[in-house]
Amino acid sequence: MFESKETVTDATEKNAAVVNVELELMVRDFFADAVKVLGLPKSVGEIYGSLFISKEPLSLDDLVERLGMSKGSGSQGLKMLRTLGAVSEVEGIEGRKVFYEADVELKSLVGGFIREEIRPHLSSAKVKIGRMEASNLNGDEHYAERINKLDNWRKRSGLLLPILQKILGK
Amino acid sequence: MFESKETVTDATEKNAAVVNVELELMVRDFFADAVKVLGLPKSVGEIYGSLFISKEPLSLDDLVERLGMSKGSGSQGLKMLRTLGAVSEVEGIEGRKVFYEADVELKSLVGGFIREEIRPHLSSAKVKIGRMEASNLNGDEHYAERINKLDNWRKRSGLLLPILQKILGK
DNA sequence: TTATTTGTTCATTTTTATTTGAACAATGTT
DNA sequence: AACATTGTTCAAATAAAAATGAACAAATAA
Repeated sequence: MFESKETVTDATEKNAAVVNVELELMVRDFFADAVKVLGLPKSVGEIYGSLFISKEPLSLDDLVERLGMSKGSGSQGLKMLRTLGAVSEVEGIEGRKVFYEADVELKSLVGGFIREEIRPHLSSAKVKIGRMEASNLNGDEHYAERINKLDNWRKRSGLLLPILQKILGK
Repeated sequence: MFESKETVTDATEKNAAVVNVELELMVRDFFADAVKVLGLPKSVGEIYGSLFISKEPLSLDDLVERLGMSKGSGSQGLKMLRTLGAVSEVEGIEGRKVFYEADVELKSLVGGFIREEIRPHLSSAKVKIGRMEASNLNGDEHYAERINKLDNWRKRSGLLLPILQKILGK
């Protein structure tokens, strides 16, 4: 008996691509889970995972078809990934349809996540801590100590980010 | 006109505690928001925030009353915080009611989070990546390269954790 | 023993987050 | 022009996560 988990999708002379469907599925699901840790929707992980493992750039329509998701979700997911700098448009492909590929450098992924998701939180934390200090007008010691601790956490987190990028970035 | 944002709750001779209600609310809300970044429920943040800023240890009943949440939520929230090592029972208080206080050392908070939330994910990632390698039996180059990249990310994240603890831990 | 206090568990309800799909805009094609 | 293709937006539907509250257990007090 002949067993195969592989399929030839594009079998023109020039451009034969053997696709391991099983593997591509595993990778897609891997990212679907992974992004949830970061607080992003599953669909975003599925899209990124598909692009990460794909041998070719994919269009919105390709993704929507493969993932069986609505065009709306696909469009929104790609938008989020573009904002994070996790995917980019591939230049020079005929027609007006846009094709995407995954940015696979951890450096830029981490950078994008820090810029879009972490920094804004640290900024708003700074403002809020300022208000706490203002509220402790009479300088109660216990409160002052706690607010100060909080502010130290914030400062240290801020210092951490560049280091994080350095370690994770290539 | 007499304006005050403060209230004396415990005005016995020995143990007068002036409580800044406004400030305590700010801190509670601060943590309610903050924990969402970590993927924990708001109620957990409210509980931790209350304990973090409180001048005294609080019991489950205290928390449930202040936060206007159900006993069920309070119990579950405290359980999670105990598991993370973010709160601890205060020894030597009369009666069978248990009182809690916040662990305010960033070091142990980060440690608990890494142990409970990060490490398990990295472990399961390792297993999954192993399966991906197994699926790429015929050694397709493109796939091998991507799987390898993924595994590098995993390894680097593992290396990062102790560094993270060192920087954030006092 | 019976009642009270304290706390947990978990099925149900409520809230929040995500996805869908139809309407729309923009651009290219016939 | 009329039509087809591609993609976005957003109100509504759906799915997922969290909170509730009643039932229960354990421990103490009366």
